[in-house]
Amino acid sequence: MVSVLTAQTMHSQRHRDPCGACVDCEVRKMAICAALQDDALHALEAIMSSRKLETGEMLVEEGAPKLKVFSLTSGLLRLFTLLPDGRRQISGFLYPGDYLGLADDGTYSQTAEAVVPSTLCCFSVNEMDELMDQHPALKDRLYVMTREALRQSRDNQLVLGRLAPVEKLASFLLVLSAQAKRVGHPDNPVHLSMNRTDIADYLGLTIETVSRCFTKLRTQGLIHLPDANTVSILSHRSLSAVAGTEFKS
Amino acid sequence: MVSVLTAQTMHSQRHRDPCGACVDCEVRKMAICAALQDDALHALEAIMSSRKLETGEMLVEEGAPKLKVFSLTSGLLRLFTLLPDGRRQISGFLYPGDYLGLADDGTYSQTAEAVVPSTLCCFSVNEMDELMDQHPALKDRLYVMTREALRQSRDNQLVLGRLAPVEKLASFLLVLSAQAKRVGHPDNPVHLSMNRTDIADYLGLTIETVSRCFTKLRTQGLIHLPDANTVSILSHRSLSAVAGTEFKS
DNA sequence: CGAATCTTTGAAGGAGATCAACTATAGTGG
DNA sequence: CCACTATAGTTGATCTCCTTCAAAGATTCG
Repeated sequence: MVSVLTAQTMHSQRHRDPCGACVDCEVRKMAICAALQDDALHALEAIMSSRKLETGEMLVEEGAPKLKVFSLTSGLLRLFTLLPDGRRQISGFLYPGDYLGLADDGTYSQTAEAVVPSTLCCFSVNEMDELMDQHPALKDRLYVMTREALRQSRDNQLVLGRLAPVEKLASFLLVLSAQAKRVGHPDNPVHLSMNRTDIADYLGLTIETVSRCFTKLRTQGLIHLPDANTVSILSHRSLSAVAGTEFKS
Repeated sequence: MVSVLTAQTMHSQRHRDPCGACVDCEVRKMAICAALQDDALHALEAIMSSRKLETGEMLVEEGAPKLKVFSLTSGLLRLFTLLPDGRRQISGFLYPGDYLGLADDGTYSQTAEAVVPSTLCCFSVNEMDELMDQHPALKDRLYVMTREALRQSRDNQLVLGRLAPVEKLASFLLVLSAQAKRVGHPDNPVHLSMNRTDIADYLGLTIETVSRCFTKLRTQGLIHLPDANTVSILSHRSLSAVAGTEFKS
């Protein structure tokens, strides 16, 4: 996807030379740039730079001044908060097309790290603010994405507060599957890019409980696990029943 | 506050006659109308009607088409989602100055009910949308409030996913206290408008556990309970320590 | 191949849920 | 005014499920 880049192992590559034109972008129809007219898109492209992250690399840290905002083009990020004693809550994962900085005013309210090697479009907040003044459609688009993020966060509150462990995992797998489809990946053998610790910290469980829930779903014949990071959904219907909540997919 | 209204026992009163001018409004500086110029404020006032709710009354229901949006002027609302089997997750409470409809596109994503008798400013979505096109400051204000709501929802995810019951309750009481101060109410003897079931469904606990946590905090000398709905915070510092998370108040 | 990391599984313990009873408070009607 | 009822909150006992602690596979990477 980023043909001009040399070695993927280089740290924090950043350059003004955009990684191919926006018109060729794989997430063109989902990201912030969706539903923008050509002039707005070109203006956006003009202030854009690109960036690569490798696994585990931190992009922004909670509390730091918000100087840049990002649009994820490939890979996966986790967004989380840490408690003083080390407990971690992942509030969500960012998929290609998602935007980083929706919730933040002035400072980042959460830390973001790459779960897998990722590529992003990178914007200066000041330039983005200017652009939003010139192109209201851009601001509207961000607002729509923020509302969507809010609904998602509230859905997560339901999952965290009222679902039993197996229900949590079942609903997580269904959301992952729907998400994969949205990005154009296969939605049935779902690939888990994140490890058990990430899943546990997202669902408010321990890794042991997550593992046991996988085993339980497998034993009940609802899923198949060719390997630890691949989940084949054998009965979408039954899995939905376990999740307890019918999700709009 | 609403002098022209007759009996509070009337159901769902609604009338175009605004409940006093916006300039006299108690939440003028916090609600959607904060930071609006006079012309925008008057335009907002022109399309506003008012509404009263009594305890337990439903304002909007999850899934219903979003035709109206609201600004709470007094009272308290709960926002929640129900599971098919009756489990309930309250994602948040709306206090005076808060806006209902931030997260929703087309249909309401959650149900809203009055916890205590409440009064609201009521707007047609269509008229509000028109007004936002004419007054960008209005749209910006809503966007700011949406970002704030998103941060709050993510904070709640941390509470739900990673705090122990006592920690949950302690943090809840601190947030309530800070909220009361913000609205201009006394922040130390905190008055609990909601009952134990509401608190339980907000914190992802049972009412028995909530009650036991109250007792535990009382036994440890951190709070005093003159009656079940009044909490006197004896040691703000210790309570914060129990909450485990330093909240920006 | 061997070290490190990740995942799974087992055993034990504890914390919160459940079930049940009791208390307190408010509202009702005699 | 006072029983009577209904509702809300507290407390106790038990049980279940999740966590914790521990160890054994499995996979990856040098």
